[in-house]
Amino acid sequence: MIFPSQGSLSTIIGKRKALIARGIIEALERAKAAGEIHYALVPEFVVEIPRELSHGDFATNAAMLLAREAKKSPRDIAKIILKNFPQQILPLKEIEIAGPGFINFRLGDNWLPQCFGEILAIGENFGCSEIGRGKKIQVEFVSANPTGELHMGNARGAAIGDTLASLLKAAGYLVEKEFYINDAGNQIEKFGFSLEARYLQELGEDIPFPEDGYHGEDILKTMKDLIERDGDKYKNIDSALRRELLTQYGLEKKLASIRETLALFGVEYDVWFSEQSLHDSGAVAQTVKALEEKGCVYTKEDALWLACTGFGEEKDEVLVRANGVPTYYAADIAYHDNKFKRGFDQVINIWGADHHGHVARMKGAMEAMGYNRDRLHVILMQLVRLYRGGEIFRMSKRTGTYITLAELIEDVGKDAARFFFVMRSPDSQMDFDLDLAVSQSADNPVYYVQYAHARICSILEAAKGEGLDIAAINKGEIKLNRLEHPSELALIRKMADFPDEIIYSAHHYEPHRIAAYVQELASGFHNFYAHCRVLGEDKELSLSRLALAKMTAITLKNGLNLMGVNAPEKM
RNA sequence: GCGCCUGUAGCUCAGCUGGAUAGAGCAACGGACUUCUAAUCCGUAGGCCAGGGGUUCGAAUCCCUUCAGGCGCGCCA
Repeated sequence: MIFPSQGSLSTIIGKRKALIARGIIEALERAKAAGEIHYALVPEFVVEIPRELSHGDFATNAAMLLAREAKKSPRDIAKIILKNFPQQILPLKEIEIAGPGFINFRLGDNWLPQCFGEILAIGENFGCSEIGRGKKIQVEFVSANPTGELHMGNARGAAIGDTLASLLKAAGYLVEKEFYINDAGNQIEKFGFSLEARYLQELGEDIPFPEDGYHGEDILKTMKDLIERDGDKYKNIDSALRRELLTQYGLEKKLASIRETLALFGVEYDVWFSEQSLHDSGAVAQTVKALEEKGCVYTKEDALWLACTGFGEEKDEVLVRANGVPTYYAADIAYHDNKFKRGFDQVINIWGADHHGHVARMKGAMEAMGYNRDRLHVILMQLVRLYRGGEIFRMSKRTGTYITLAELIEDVGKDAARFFFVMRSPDSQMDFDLDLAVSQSADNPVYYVQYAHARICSILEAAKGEGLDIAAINKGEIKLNRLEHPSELALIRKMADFPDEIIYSAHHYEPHRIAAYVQELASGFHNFYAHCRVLGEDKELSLSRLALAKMTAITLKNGLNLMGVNAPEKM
C-alpha cells in the first residue's frame, strides 16, 4: 500500500519513503496479530521529509491517525510501531517518537551521499519517471480567438499549459498539446465586418466602423498589407463574398502571427484544431443527433435545448438556435467528443476564469455523451490585471488598447515572462506591474536560478585546467562519502526530491511548484558555493564536489527547461 | 440573488490531501569579495494566517457564517 503523497517507488526519495511505509504497515499488522493494538484498516498516513532537520530524515503521522480507532494515545501507538518495526527493511540509525506522536526516522550517516550516487548514475535525464507510462493526456491551452493579438491572459495560459505538458511528459505520460482555433461563429462575422470596414475606409470610402467591431490597430494593418498586395480588387465585388475573402486572408494572417508569437514564447503545438472543420465535417450535427438519440434534448421556442439539469447543472442550455445555427456550446461538445475519440485518457483545458460558467456545462455534456465527466479537467486561471504608472491598465479588444504578448516578450524577455507567469498558482489573481517588469527585471527570481547555473558552468570550465580526472564522474568513480558538509547534504537532499516533485506537480496539475523548486535548489547551491570551495588542493574532494555541482547544473537546467526557460552558461 | 476564485510579514506570493516553532523573494537594518561569477552568501527585524463560530488530540488548512476584492450567471464565445 503506497499512498500518492509518498511519491513513486521508482524514485530516489520515493522508494525510501515506500520502504518506511511498508515497515510501518508490517509493524502494525504484526502488533495487530499479537493483540497489541486493534484497528480495521491502516489509515492513509504519510511519510514525509520534515521541514525541520532535527526531526529526522523522514517522519510519519501514522500513530496519530490511529489514535481514535485504536483507543490508545498516539505516543503509545508510536511505541508499538517502533517495537515491531522491521529494522532490516532499510539501514536506520535511529527511530524516535516526538511531539504529539510523530515517529521520526534517521537513516544511516551516508544515505544522502548514497542518494547522490544514484542520481549521478541517472545523469542527464534526471527527473524523468515512468509513472504515466501508457496513459495519453491532451493539454489544450491558449486557443485564443484568431481575431486579434495575444494578450496577457493568453500569455499566462501559454506558460501554464506548456509547463504542465512538459511536467506530464517528464512523468512519463504521452502528451499532446493542442490549440483550438475558434474560426467559426459570431466573432468571425464581426471580424469580417471589421476587416471590410477598414478595407473600404482605407480605399477612401466614407463608411462607419461597426460599433461592436474589433478596433485594434492590427486589423487596419492587416488590410493595409492586403491593399499593398492586391490593391482594390475586392472593392467592387459582392459584399458577402468580399467579407469571406477578407476573413480568409485575415484569419491566415492572424493565425500565422499567433503561431509566430507563441514560438517566440517557446511554445510549439502538436495539433492546431479548427472549429470550422467540425461544422464542415458534420461532426457538430452528428453530436446533436447523438444527444437527441440519447433523449437528452427537447425543443422550446423553436430552439433545441440540452437538458443539462438532468446532469446536475443549474439550467438547460441551447444547442441549436431558433435560426438553425448550432451554438458554440454544441460545437464544443463535438470538439470534446472528438478528443475522446482520439483516445485520450485525460483531457485538460486551461481556461480564463471568465469561462468558468462553461466548465460545469461541458462536464455535464460529457456525461450526457456517455463519458466519465472526470476525464475532462479544466484549470481555471484567474485573470491577469495589468498595472502601469500605478494604475490598472485595462485590456480591451474593443478599444484596441492592450499589451500584447509580443510586446511583453520584447520588453521583458521570454525567460523572465514565462517564469513570472508559471511562478503563480493559477488560482491567484495576478497583478502584473509593467513598469516593474520592464525596469527592474533583474529582480526577477529567474535570474537567481539562471545565475546558479551559470556559476556552475564557470566552475566546470575552470576545472578543466586543474588536472582532475573528470571522466571519473561519468564513470561513477568518485568518493561519495567525501560529501559531508551540511550545505552539501542539504543540496543533495533537495536534488534527490526532484523526480518526486515533478510527479507531484504533474499529478496535481500545479506547475507553479516547479518554479518554487528550482529557486530552492538554486538557493541550496548558492549556499553550498558560499561554504565549500569546489576546486582546491584536495583533488579527491574537488572531484566529488565537482560532481555535485555538475549534477546540480543538470537538475537546474532540466527544471528550467520544464518551464521553457533557458539555462545560460554565462551571465 | 446564485455560483467559482481570492483575502497569510510594509509589498508580491508559497504553504491548504488537517500535524511539530506559519515560509520565500522584494523593501528595511547589520555583516561578508586578494581565492571557482557579490546577479551571491550570513545575520536582525517584521504575523490575532480578513472577522466570528464549529469539528478534534491538533486548524492558515475542513464545515458554517459575516465582511472585502475579482470573475461569471446570453438563442455571445
